[in-house]
Amino acid sequence: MITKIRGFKDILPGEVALWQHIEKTAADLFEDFGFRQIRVPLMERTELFARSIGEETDIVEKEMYTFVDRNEELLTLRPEATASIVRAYIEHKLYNTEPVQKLYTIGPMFRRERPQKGRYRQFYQIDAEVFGVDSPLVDAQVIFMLSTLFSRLKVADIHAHINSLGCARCRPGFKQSLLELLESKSEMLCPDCKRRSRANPLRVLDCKAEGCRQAMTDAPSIVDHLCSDCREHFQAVQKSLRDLGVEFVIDKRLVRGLDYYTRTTFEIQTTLLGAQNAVAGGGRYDGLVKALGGPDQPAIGFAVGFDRLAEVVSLQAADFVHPPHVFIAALGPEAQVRAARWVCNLAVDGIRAEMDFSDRSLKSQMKRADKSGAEYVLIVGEQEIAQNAAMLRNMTTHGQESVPLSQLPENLKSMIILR
RNA sequence: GUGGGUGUAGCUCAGUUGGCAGAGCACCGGGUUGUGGCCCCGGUUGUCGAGGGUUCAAGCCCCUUCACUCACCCCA
Repeated sequence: MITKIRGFKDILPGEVALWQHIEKTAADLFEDFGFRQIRVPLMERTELFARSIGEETDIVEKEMYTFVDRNEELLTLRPEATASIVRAYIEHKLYNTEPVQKLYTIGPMFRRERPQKGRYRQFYQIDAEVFGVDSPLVDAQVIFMLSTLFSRLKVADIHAHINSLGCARCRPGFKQSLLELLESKSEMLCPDCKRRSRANPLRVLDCKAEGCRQAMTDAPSIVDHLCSDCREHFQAVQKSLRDLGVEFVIDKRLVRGLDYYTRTTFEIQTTLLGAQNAVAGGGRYDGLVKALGGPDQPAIGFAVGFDRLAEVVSLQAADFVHPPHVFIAALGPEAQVRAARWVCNLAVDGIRAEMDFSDRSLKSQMKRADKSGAEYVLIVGEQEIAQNAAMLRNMTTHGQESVPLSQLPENLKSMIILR
């Protein structure tokens, strides 16, 4: 047997209905907020991700699906969507017609990590980005939109965490004082954090090891080191969130793993997913557009982990099955032929009709009809054909009535549509 | 990449000290002519994850390997 590759998954028909429901809810909501859908390639030049996500990050260093194309170009299956959207924004000069662009996209991403609950090597994200606005009101609006998405999907157990990472002016100073502290306490740190001290010092703040926690008790807080602009910005985000009635907590340990983030970062967490508690995350990335060769435009965006969201939403156990409107039990070759024709006639008018092509006993066809969940069963056999009238049985009321064959399937359509 | 757990029927799982591979559910058929659900009767379903070893004999013991899963790292 040939099986799917590790960390990949099939989304079976029963699940697809749920996925479409989530997709539609998100798309409708985002469109109401003025976002427009963009579709970008699944593959890009490796350089795009290396430059935007950061050469030193785990994603770029060891988690990307990268290969050499026949013309010796290095290509990568996208590990996230933001870089591609920024590339498209620049490449098509979208800022020329309208600098403020609100874009969203939905699709698969690829990261070669060890799979676990809520984490796949091909995973799906709903991604939204706003270009060209640096107002803190937009930060709050984006978080509000995200929290509305969760309430529309009836996901209760979620918490918004926010933080600020400062900007190119104030972050270096903070990083420096943090580095000095890490240097002085380096013997207390776990091996991972000794490594992190170099690669990503902010991460040490988030370590769970006892020694590291102690070493970090008097660590400087990013929020205290923000420059006045960043501090005002962060204050304004909080004020606006309160205005909008969005509950949140300030999480000083919320340090995102991608290099491009500046100022506001946020995450939506849930306790329903085990260790993978983040179901959405994002933040501001004011320097990225320029760094990738575009104009100096600010931007903010987020990604929703679709697989994780689907898992949480499915816990609310909605019923997404679509039973046929009518099941046709056809007995004998002549009835089978007619039934097959009706099924097609009904389908083009949007009425789902199902039949049993094996011409089995009425009893077994009734069993199948029952299992299909169809409300009506149309029974057609030699007798009915001889009498020019089929039996229409209502499976819930158990009532049966005779329907002249000459009026089928038009009659059936009106009867089913009426009820 | 590191560590733990689990692999037996379509699904959920039993399987004793090594001795003919099992149950429930599902599926199929029947319970007097062509009427579903509930009930009753009967039937089908297996590379015991794969490969090797020990043994008269392996689902069970040993080695190797793969997959799934949870956690770490990291992240949506």
